[in-house]
Amino acid sequence: MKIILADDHPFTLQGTKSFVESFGYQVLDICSNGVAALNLIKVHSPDVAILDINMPGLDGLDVAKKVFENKLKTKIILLTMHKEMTIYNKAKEYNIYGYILKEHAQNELENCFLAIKSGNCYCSEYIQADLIKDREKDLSELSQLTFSERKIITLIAEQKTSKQIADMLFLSIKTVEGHRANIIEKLGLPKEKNTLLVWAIQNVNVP
Amino acid sequence: MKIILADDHPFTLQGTKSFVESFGYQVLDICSNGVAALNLIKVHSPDVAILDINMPGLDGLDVAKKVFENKLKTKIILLTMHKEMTIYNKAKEYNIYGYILKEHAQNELENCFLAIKSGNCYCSEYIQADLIKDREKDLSELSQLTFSERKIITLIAEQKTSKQIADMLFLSIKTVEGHRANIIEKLGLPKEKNTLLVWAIQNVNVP
DNA sequence: TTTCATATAGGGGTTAACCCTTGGTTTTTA
DNA sequence: TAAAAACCAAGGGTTAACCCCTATATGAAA
Repeated sequence: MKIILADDHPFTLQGTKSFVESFGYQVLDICSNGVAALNLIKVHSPDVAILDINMPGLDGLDVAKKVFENKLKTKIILLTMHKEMTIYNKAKEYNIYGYILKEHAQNELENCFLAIKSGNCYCSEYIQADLIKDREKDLSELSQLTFSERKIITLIAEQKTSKQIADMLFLSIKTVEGHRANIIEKLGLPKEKNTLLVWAIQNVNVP
Repeated sequence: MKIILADDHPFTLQGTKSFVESFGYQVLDICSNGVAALNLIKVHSPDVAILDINMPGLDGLDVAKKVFENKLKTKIILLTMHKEMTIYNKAKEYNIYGYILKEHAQNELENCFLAIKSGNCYCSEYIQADLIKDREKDLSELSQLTFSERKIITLIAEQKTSKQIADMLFLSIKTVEGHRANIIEKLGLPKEKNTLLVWAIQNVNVP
């Protein structure tokens, strides 16, 4: 299995190379930017290209796109620092074979290689865990709330206080507080001070 | 010359090790976080510690501060991804011997070692070149905050309470509350209950 | 028919985030 | 050298969000 690497940080590039070679694979060539990576892919036709996402000029995702559009057979593995869902979604379009977080690289890279050798894709389990969480959140967490509860959490996301919500909906503050308690209970939120406000801001899209 | 390394990304850690060893220096030990780094420094008393700035828990700068305060003789080299002037300025206080951008690591690390061996400090020329340029610009909301204030608002964005922040930074709650008040003042936030929390969640990207 | 979920509402308590004011120390800057 | 930031710290106060428990009315499901 022939492999090329691209990363703009020499240390990381060297480290990735060491790891890949320690797994017994051959690193054909390395480079430090997206344009060079694309050239290496065209020249060498490697089996796998491991690309950093953040590079000057063409980034890893751009290269993946080009490879996909030109129907090159090189399989792309992307390395990233943070869990970025938008990138993951784009990655799916470009038929990317692996998506790995640098923080957990040592554990994940070998599994990724094994998956690729048997023709499968590999996605960081840390990312997958978040993906599933996001799904459930959108599909069930919000919809398991009653109509009143959803109305209230929308207003909470708009930073309305219980008093303001009570006035707007012609209810007692105590009723609103009761709904808040039920929402927290249903969503299984941690018992912290502004647990509902934080959840609402992060999970309810305000129009 | 005995050296220890700290970086939370396995690839980078391994790569740094390879580079350092390729220059003929001995890497005594490596670790992946600031607390471990501080322990290694206390145990081994290495000549040089090369620390990543971004690490969970104690970051590279925190470790440098501790080393400086405890009058340990280990010389600190900081690695960073971006040119952060505020960090550079702090670094000067803590008597840091080297300050290197990961992007240009290969060219700069060896020069840095040479400087240290002859008792001098070394600062990335890329950083020096931009020192003057970046002085007056970038008056974004976040950058008008002081170093302490930015540290605190980052923790607020992570939903830490003032008590927790105080414990983490070894401060009094009242001090943290004072900083909160100053941040609210500087940013001109509305006088509402969780005004800072809301702003932090929406405007501070937590790593 | 009874249980359940929902919506409503109250009493009473704790806590964290904000408000105001006042200090002292250090560092930077004018 | 004096003024201005920044930092650290404290006392004392208000309030909103949470905690606990209770209670009533309603309609739907078991």
